[in-house]
Amino acid sequence: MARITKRSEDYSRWYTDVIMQAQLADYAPVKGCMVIRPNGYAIWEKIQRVLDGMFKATGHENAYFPLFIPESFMKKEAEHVEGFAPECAVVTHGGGKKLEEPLYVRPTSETIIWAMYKDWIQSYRDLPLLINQWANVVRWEMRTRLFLRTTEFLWQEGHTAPEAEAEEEARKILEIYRTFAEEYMAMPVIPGYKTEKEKFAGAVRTYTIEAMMQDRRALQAGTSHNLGQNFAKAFDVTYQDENGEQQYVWATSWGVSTRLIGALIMTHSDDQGLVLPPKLAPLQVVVVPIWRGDEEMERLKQAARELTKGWDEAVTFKIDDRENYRPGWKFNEWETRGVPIRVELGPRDLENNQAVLVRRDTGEKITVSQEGILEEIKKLLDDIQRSLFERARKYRDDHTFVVDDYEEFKKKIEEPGGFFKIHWCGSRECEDRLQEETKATIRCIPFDQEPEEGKCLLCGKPSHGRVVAAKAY
RNA sequence: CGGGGCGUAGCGCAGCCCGGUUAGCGCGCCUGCUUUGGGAGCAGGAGGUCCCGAGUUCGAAUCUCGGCGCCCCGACCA
Repeated sequence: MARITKRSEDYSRWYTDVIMQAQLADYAPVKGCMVIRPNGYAIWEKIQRVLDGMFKATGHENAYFPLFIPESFMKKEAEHVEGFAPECAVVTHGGGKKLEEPLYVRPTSETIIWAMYKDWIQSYRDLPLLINQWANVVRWEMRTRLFLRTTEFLWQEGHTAPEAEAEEEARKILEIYRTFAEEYMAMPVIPGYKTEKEKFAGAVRTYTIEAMMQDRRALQAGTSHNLGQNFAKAFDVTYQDENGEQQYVWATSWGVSTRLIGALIMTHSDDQGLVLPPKLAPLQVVVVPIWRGDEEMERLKQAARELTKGWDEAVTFKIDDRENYRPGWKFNEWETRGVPIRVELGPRDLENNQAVLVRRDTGEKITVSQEGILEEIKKLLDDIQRSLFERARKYRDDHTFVVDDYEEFKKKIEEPGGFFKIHWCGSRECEDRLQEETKATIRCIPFDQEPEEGKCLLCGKPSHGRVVAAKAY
């Protein structure tokens, strides 16, 4: 098996190597596209299961809308089409004939969904309409990267018409994303809202969770938009309220994608390969029996089966009793695949009625008695989940700087890089200039922003609180 | 779209400048034996449109021209 490039040597090669070695994905024969392999797809399925449960628990239902969107639909919302048209794939032929109207392959589904909502919503009694769909979308990106940005990707997109103002719904979803990122992915995030420049095409306001990767760049991990009445107006979706008045419907849309898998990789993995948080690891525990000779082999295989009796309900595990690989080889393989805990069981352990637990995140080996081993494993999984989060949070905090001097900012954004809390006057001019001169962008205006008087880092005009700036993916 | 790199066995590469045996090496794969507490050893074996096309030549992986594809770095973006 090939080795993984060290992070310090070449971060982006490291990232690709981790994915290849763990067999999460592979490059497809189509430029910019990837094949998500079973190991990677299993992570996506876990992500789906958890998020889907959270959406349903807040009253959302799943549905499915078409892949193709008539060109005229795309053009109904001005900002929206301007934002997305350049990156759309368009179908011009079908059945061997030129189509009368080109069909866009969905880059996102607002337009076709709101075209339907027009028919489905007439009265306030039809609200709220809370729909989510799990789907693939296509965006013709210039430069792609496995999981982080591919031409086609998988995601969920929620499209809701709340009873009134969409603000509460948009914020509620962002809170779901934050909870998911922190509690399941063990990835600390900064929730906040986007600047005018960075917000979604067609939105009134865009909310985001921003995470820091190990190369200290920011990654937008999820977004939720308050669309106001923009799409309702574009698609003429109105309802009659309790007073008999016609009103435009309020809207939200929100999504997370397979990009989360990229975020997971870049938050926790190390030079040995993938590191997964237990709550999202498709395989949480691997048991490797160790033997010498045929007679011992049978004994150890049997012992491994007995040891794991009753584990099924508590953890997902596997006994690796392949005879054609030696223990050391297996240790390495499961490490590159990110399995949180390895259990080693050899003749010496049998004699002492014990087993050895090895945690993936630290490499620490812990000898435990076979009695109560399952409890130990459960505790250890919790501990790994927690300490991955703590480690990531410490890393982020250690690379978050409060800066008031532009020259210092320019220097530090290059080395070491990170999140920068800066004062900003709120003008588009300064935001553009910041990006032009430093490649950094304003990632978000955090919810927990503290009121603080200061001067814009760029122009010196008054500012009343700090925003987060960073180089981003 | 600009800059850089690369296309030779499943993977990673050498060979190419300076054309000439049967195109080689490592890993992996198959068979057998010995092994098995951190990527095993020995023996035997299978596997190739040398990215594609044209040209030069007695002869092209190698030289010339044209094309295609991929990766990395920048401008657009979840």
